[in-house]
Amino acid sequence: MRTRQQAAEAAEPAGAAARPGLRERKKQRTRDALLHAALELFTTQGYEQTTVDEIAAAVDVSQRTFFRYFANKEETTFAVQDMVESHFVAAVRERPAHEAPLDALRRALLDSWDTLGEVIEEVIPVELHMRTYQLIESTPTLLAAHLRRSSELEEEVARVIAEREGLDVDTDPRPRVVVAAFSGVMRLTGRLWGAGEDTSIESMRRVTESYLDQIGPALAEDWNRRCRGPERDGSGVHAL
Amino acid sequence: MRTRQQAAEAAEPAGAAARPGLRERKKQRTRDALLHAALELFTTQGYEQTTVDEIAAAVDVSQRTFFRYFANKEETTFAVQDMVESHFVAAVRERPAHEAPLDALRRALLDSWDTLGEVIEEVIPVELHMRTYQLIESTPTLLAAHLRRSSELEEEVARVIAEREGLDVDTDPRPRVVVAAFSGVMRLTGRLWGAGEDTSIESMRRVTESYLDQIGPALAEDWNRRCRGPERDGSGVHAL
DNA sequence: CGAGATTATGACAGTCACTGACAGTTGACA
DNA sequence: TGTCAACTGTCAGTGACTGTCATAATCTCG
Repeated sequence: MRTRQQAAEAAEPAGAAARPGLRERKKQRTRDALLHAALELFTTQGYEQTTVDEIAAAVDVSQRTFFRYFANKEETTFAVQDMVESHFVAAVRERPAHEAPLDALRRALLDSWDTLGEVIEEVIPVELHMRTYQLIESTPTLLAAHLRRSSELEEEVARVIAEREGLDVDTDPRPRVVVAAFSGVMRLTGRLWGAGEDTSIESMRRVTESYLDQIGPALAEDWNRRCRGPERDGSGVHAL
Repeated sequence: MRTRQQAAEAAEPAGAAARPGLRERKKQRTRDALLHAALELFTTQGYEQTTVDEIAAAVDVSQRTFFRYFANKEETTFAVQDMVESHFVAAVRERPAHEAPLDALRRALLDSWDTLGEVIEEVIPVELHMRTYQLIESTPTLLAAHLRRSSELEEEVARVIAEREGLDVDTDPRPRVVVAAFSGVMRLTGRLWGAGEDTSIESMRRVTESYLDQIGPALAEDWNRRCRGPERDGSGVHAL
């Protein structure tokens, strides 16, 4: 029930790009319907409280069919997250090589958020995705899954960073270390944002920026004294 | 089948400290037996491949009884991990107030590992615990659970750090940020150690130290320039 | 257009983690 | 020794998955 298959159906005769057959379109429609129904049910009545049977029933397919589209309940929750993540990785890849790694990560993140809305809207309403994110943060099972996925993303990003800098991830620890530190802070902001009231992307951006700014000062020797020294403050951000 | 209840039973008449009744001892014995059997089965045939029925059968109790001792399969896997973590938190609490936060965390970690063996050995053989840790790292479900638990630990540690520094976690982002960065790197080392060959605590210590040493350089502006400062070399543990 | 090859789907059976309810045992304690 | 409370086993039930097989819907090609 979203833009994708509508556009696809409409553009079928015209566009030279893609014109999937009826079968494909039907499948896509079923998948979208399942996804939409699942997220809607999860966010309204809770993840654990929603059974797969319910989701299947809402779309009027058998339970077995649900499992043909999604390996498990969890997977539906992260379908959109997947897109968001590749969007971010792509943004990292596009950063000019001269930027310092931490800086590149930061900018890539903020950049990718500029166009986040459109990416999400391709599949589901942004607002539903935001609710889903909060659901993830507040549901132990989902949070666990999310963290594991994040650690995989970390590895991928570390490789991208290593490539940028012409290093070997297995030889030089720095790519993984920056990414680990960066990700640690990102997860932190994700948690805080999820716990807060304001569910806008704008709010998330503000929280993130201010926390990233704290990496330098936080790692500094002495918190009481004003931080000195250049390398101490990775990327020279002292704010707050 | 370990030291705890043996000691308890033996010391029963003498020690003024504790002399649990028969009932208590029996319970403890059952729990230990279940824990031991579970870990042994998990590490030999795999977590997913081991059913709760098998574990219960190995100890000759009903499945229902297993679930009276452990809320779920997962929980058995983290029983020892729990102790290790509180041991670490305790170590952080004991660090002198004048140490810089990141430094205190690092020292607490290494300190706590000095006595890690004894702590673990109270419940199960260290070697079994090491195998368990590798199992966690290599089993998606368990890894996810582990990461979630770690994030809870993070929050706890952040509060300890905040207290040390006389700050409010909800006002000053720095406690959470250091801990986030630190934890990010720790998780990284955990992963690398788990993937490696050497399963000794010593090896883990080496990997950890060298990676922690890289936080500063990794966050620095420019990786191409030689980073100054001692923390550069990281004791040459670059392999895999 | 129609027959046969593909492929999605439904119906059914089965496993496994987990939970609630109830009854039978067993250690605790007067 | 007998009563009470805590443990435990048995049984039944739910919900997430998985394998299998028959059916029905597309697709392909003559």
